[in-house]
Amino acid sequence: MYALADCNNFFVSCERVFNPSLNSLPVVVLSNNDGCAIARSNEAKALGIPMGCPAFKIKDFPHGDKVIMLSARHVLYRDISNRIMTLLGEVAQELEIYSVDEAFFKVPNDSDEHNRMMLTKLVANIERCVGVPVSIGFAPTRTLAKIASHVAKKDPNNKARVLGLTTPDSIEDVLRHTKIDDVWGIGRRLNIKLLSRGVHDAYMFTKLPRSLVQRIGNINLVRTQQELMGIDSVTINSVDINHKTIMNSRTFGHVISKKREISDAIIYFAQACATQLRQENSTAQSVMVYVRGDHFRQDLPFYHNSCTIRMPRPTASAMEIAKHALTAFNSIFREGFQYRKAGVMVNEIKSASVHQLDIFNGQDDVKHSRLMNAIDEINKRYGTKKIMLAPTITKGEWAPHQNHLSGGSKTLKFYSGMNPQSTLECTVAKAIEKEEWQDFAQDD
DNA sequence: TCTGGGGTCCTAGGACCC
DNA sequence: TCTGGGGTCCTAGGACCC
Repeated sequence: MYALADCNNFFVSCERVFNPSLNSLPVVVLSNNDGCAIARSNEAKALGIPMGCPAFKIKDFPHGDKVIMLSARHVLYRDISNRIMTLLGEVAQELEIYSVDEAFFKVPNDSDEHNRMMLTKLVANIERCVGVPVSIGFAPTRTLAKIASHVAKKDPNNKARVLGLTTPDSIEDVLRHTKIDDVWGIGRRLNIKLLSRGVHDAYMFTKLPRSLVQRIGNINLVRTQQELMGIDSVTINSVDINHKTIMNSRTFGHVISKKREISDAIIYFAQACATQLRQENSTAQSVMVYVRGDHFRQDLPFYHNSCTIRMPRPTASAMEIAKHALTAFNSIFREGFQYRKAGVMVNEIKSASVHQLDIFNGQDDVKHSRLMNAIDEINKRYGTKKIMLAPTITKGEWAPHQNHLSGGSKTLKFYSGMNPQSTLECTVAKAIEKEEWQDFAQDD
């Protein structure tokens, strides 16, 4: 039997932990760049504001001017998430952290009553210790557990916010009332395809022949159908934190045409990818850079392009990765276009322990590795991003907007002090500049 | 004026091989 | 003139997730 614990309106709930005056008010948390709503309080949902709604359209909803908009602070949310996962881990078997606000775990095939009591206590404990409301559903498969937690969250009469779907009758009843696109694994496209065949709810979907399901979607859709029928068919690789790709990208605060400003951003992204690689004790062998214009601006010519470079050896050095990322960037940058977004992705990621030192470049490797370790140590001791590659020390033109950071308690300031936007003032980069940076900073 | 970021998996089709 | 069949690998693009 699987359970899914799901935090309600997670980012908004986190903001409310530190600012209870937001309780019972319509609140949304905005994406990077203050672009669109990525979390909504129940009050904001009740006003009809959809997920992903652009921030500038919110005021046009009835009572939309009352909505409180907040810039996202992911460092804060990650910290609260860790606390919740720790509490879950204390009682849950085989915890699988699926996302920042969701985790699956196993519950015994005991009586429903026993599980319900145990999970109700867990929900209350998380609310008491962390202050974030959580819903839990349990069922024979993860997909059904997800539906159960969703129903538990929405039902105002379910004060415990715990629901078990364990009997064929209860499962059928809920599936008949579950819209097809509310099923985990069925998105916009598959919803259209299924609706066109007259499939409106999850129960009807379970009745389709398997061959047809395979034709409409792919093997994943077949798995989803089996899950709804109670057959365990999907797995979560949350245990495997070894990423296959690591990406860092941003939409800029406004369009940019200057090459230097975009290359500064590229270096920043490359550096962030390298830091994450080192945190995961892994290396990457290839790096991809992409740039794109603003597809909402009909008045500007649109250009987008990407370039992948296979590096001579696997590395987690910020300087190595930034060097190759700049080469890739130089090959795709075109003068005369306005750019709105850029990013760096590293691929072919392997564990650093299996990485063999290149016989000809061993000395460089050791030098880089020691330098990077020193940087990680200093950043760990004195705060993130205290040491950075030289071009990214000052806040660039490319920095996204973040105009709705809320002030408040001291705790809040402590957290926002960890925000990348406010810690770029340090100037310790000279050491790096002397050591290595000049080798390739001269290109541009 | 203003529309996010970071992932995974699957499939079709091309290139290439024997 | 006639020009196979089967396999692998890679990549781009599509679909999904939070």
